[in-house]
Amino acid sequence: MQDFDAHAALPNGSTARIVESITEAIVERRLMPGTKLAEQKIADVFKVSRTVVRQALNQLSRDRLVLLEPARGAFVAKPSVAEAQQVFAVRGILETALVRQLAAHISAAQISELRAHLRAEREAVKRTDVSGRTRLLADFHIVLARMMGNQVLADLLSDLLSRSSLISLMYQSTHSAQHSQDEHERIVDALERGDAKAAARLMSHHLNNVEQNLTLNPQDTDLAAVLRGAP
Amino acid sequence: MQDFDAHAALPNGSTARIVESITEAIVERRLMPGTKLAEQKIADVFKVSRTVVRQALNQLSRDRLVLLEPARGAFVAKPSVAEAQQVFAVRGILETALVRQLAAHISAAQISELRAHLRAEREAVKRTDVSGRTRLLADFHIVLARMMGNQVLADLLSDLLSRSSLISLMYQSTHSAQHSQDEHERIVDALERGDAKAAARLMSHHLNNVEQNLTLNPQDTDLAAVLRGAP
DNA sequence: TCCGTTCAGATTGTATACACTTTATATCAA
DNA sequence: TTGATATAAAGTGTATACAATCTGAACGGA
Repeated sequence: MQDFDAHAALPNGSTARIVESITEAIVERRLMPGTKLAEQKIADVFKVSRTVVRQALNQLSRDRLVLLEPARGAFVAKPSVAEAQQVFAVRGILETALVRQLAAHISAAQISELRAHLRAEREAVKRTDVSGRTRLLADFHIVLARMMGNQVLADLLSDLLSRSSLISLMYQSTHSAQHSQDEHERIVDALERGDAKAAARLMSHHLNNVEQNLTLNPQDTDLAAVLRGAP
Repeated sequence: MQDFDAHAALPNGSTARIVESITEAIVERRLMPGTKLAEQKIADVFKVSRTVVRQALNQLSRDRLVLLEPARGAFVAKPSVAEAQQVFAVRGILETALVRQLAAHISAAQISELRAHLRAEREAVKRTDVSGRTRLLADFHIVLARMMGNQVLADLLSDLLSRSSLISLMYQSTHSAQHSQDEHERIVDALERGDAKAAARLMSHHLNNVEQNLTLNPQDTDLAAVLRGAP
């Protein structure tokens, strides 16, 4: 429902549709990292010419969801461990500042909106709607960003969140949805109390928890080590 | 010397060249905000086809340096007052956190590099090399970002800085280059002392000063008010 | 004079065509 | 069987062609 690509410029609909479809497919892990995205095949699927597909792939590469290798083609990105850590570091900076400022200015109506969102999260977690809950848990952060009334910040965080989605499906997160949901609840509690410090601390811990529960095992990506370990 | 577009993806050189040229022209204010960028004319200048030019314009629109209006064409962006404030707000968040963390980890070699940069700034200011000093004063912030060793952060700040350049040339900055340069010196002093708090405070004030000295007069952009005021 | 309409020129959006690079297969020598 | 080389198929990079849309000036009526 929420478009991840909130700053989607104002392209001609055709290319926007393709960008959205591919983004969705990646985030819902129907397209695995490393998968080749051949222009002609995509063009056939959407019944358009390669021209339009190329525009879409270019946009996706700017979002870092696909990697464009010159003369070789487009592939679903495989964010490195280092990149994953950097993305979470930047999110930590932005989102702690975000909730810290938000705690001071937030309105009753906005608290209500957040509570409604939390309700939706709870229900999705309860009925183990994997696809829905993943999206809702990510959208929580976007809703917060939008509440700041800073479009630039919201756009930046949208980008970082799609990248985070790709990262957490690549490095099989073991952080339970239930746990994330609980942490979201507590962040909203702090916002409602106007407790900026607590909100910032809770957000920081939340992001750390998510990051720590990724299986960021550098040795696993080191082929030599893998082979030495399983002869 | 520094490319503003540090995350330039890995395009085929042709389009990258055009992106860089146009970015440079905008930042050096040879292309004023609102100027139309006709595809065929640009194609003629660079001796390529419109296909390549369109790719370049698409990239520039993602950087928010040009605005793409469907079926109408590409124009040099005219960032609104609200957007200007939002960009500076995000820079404030990112850059204060940046120097705060940097103060703890910075090495002697990095301090030397910053000192060398400050020397270059001073000389450019002294000999009133407008184009050079503008670039050096912006690069100072990029150098800091690079030192964090966080490429994601550095790329984000690169984008925000090109947008800032566009903003400060649109809203005629009255903040003297000399004043900015002084503030840079004091930030490095704080970093050298390892004084994180001071570094963050100085950076915050620096950005506030730059922003406050923009002629962000909302009423000036309201045509009716302008006409009523000068009958 | 002012305003809306019409039509030609110019410009963008998309499709197609072609050259060049990469990739995969087949062939042959060791 | 292994490894290297040649060749064909497939795919990308760029240019060109054509359709759709916009811009602006000429025109005509109020």
